[in-house]
Amino acid sequence: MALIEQPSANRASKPRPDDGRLLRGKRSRERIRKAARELFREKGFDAATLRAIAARADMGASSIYRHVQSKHELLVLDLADLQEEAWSNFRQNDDRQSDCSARVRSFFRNQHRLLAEEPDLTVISIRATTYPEARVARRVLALNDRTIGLLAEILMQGRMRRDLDRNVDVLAAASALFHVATGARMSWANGLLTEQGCRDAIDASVELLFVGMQPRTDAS
Amino acid sequence: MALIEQPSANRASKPRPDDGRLLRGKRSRERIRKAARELFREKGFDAATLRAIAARADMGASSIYRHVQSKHELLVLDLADLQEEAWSNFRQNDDRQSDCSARVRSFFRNQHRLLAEEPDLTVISIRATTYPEARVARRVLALNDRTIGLLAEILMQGRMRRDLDRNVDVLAAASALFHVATGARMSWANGLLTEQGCRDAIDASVELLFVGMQPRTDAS
DNA sequence: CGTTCTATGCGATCCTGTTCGCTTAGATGG
DNA sequence: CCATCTAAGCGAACAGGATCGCATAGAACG
Repeated sequence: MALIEQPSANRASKPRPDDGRLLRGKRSRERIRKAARELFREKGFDAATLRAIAARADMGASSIYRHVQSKHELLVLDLADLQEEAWSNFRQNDDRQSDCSARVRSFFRNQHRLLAEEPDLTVISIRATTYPEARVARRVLALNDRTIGLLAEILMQGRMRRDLDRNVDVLAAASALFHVATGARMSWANGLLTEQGCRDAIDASVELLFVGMQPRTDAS
Repeated sequence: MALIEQPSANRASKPRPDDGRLLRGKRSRERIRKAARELFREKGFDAATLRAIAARADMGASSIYRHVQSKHELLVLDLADLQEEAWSNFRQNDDRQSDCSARVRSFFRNQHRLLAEEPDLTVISIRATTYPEARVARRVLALNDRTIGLLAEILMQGRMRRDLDRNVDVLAAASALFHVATGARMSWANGLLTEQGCRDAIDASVELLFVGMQPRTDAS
């Protein structure tokens, strides 16, 4: 459990960036991640055997576990990268002055464009959260929270600009947006929606969350 | 793949309810499901070994696969039962004259009460949908669709009563409601929300979907 | 009764993620 | 140079879900 309790005293294990062993380890990690990523893309997560990954990374299968806690983690690491990329893409094209719901839609489209290239990312990261005891589950949830946080930020700005009602609980709204998008992506992953259909469904849900379902006095 | 292509001609295999073999099979199926259900409750899905289930059902492990396509299916069968129960409970206490959002909330509370007793049901059924090629995935999605359909029905009635705006896409709204609830339950399953917190989160999301986020002219 | 067909059952086996105990290689300290 | 420590690596083994080929029992049919 507790890999390193405490360095017992001031035996302070300095990281020492020139340690040959650590460098080797780092290079191995890179090889593993590269191999995994390639094989995931080629065959999909489930068909990409750990032994195959290990072979391509030129090492024994069990050695992988020196660097990674589970196969899921290999994918979740990519998810983290990709999210980072999606966020930075979004920020670059983001116009903070534009309409709040437009920004949210742009956010999701951005994310979706990247996810669409690697369908396993969505599906497997969700699968990972169905192993609640596992470390990876927490990590995925943390990533989700960051996404939700970003959405909340957008909403918050919208609320300040009076695009949104001032009583809206932005965090609840953000997580609702997130879950709705995730749900649509699951349908897509299961072949119930085309990619376009998935995007449309997300857009529709966003729209819905913005305007609500109750009758409105002003005619549409 | 194709288990039974076609009875080749009019060799019409009548079901014959008095076939001793079929009866035996039926009894076995019952034993398996009972054993599975018990062990799932006792140890949880992941810790309940197929071999253990088989032992309790008093048969070889491989025999189980004569009656079931995968371990997931054993759980999903229960999910189907439970949903049926939740729906009938809901219908009994449902007042079709009452407010639409109240009905939706009552629907979810009903469902949640049953799910809370068997936490694996939510989690594992979601996991099952992360194996898109598998039969079980489709089945879970079909169950979800039924739930969504029921929600849509409630919304439809609300729309007729003018509780909802007449332009609302009830199906989109229903699936949004569903996904939001599922998301909250996943947080609960992962220990991020207490059971009460989960219920509250669902209520809040329902509320949000009803009123929307845009500023409203009439003061709250 | 004998033949054939099929639903059910079983043990052996496979596959794959993961763990274990041991070894190796490089660092550290004397 | 030697003792010691530790990150990294390895092959063997384990565990658990699933598959395979064969066996059995009951039905159908002549």
